[in-house]
Amino acid sequence: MEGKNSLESQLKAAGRRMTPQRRLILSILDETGDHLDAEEVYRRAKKLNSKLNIATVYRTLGILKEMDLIEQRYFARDHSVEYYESVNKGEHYHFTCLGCRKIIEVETPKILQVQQEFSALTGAKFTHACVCFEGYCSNCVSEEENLTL
Amino acid sequence: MEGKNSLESQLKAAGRRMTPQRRLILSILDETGDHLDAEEVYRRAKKLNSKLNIATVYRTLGILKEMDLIEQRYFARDHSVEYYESVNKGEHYHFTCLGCRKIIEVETPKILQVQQEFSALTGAKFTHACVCFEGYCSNCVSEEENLTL
DNA sequence: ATTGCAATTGCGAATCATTTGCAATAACAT
DNA sequence: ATGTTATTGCAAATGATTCGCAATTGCAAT
Repeated sequence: MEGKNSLESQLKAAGRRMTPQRRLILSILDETGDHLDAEEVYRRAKKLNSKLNIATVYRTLGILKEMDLIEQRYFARDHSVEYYESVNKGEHYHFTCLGCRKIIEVETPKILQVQQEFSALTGAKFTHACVCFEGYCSNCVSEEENLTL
Repeated sequence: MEGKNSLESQLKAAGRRMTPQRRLILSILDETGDHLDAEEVYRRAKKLNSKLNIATVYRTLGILKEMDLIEQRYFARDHSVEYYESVNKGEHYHFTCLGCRKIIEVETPKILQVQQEFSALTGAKFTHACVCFEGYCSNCVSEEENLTL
């Protein structure tokens, strides 16, 4: 478990600087358990630094993404729901209930298996898999049936 | 295999009308083997009807999506590459090579298995899975290694 | 065939998220 | 302490998508 020192040196290694703005944005991403989009990161950060500009948030998120410190994830099929999360959360996928909007984490080794099989077969190398599921959770299935019948 | 009659009646059943513009857009979607985004549909359709407006394309695509006649798919992780395809293409996923931009179709039953397992476990019902892979194809792996080393 | 009404179109303007240019500021290697 | 250069804040630009509205047109009923 490495602290901000390592992050700062990672930034420097990439020819970048550590600034109060970046520290602030990073602390928000680190400490939240929620799923934040750029706007929400901005909203929260602005409370602590009212001068902060949203362009800085976008730029910072872009840099972190480029450095593979965060990932951009999507929940919904139409990708209308988007957020950033720290990469060290581990492999997991999301099921979004169209009824109650609840998000359920899906754990499975099968996605990785697909990648391994495909790699073995074709020699390709995966850098990323984007997976999101939609449907109705057990609570909402019955309601949805009422609607569609 | 049903022709435009069935489509037209589907439209009518939804309280909608068949128009030359819609017929045009539909024929483009039906006949192409390519992956088209809204802009490209517009570009092609405009050649045949120069009066056509892009708002009409967006509206038509929206209606077709709503009627589950087409699906919006995404290729790239950042969802920058998007296209529409007819739903009756069957289950398949895409691997995008970041080197040469080639798109390779990935066939696997495992994604469906994940859904079945999750359904069995939680009682949820899936309506959709959005899956896209990124990486380097066998031809590009070596080049990419040169870059990152 | 004609008519009437509601759905649809084309147009331009509005919107929304994201990006960019630039001058001022600030980080950090020396 | 200083100079170089990355970064910031701001405002304006962008690009994709949506919207309001008046004119048009599909189509069901006559």
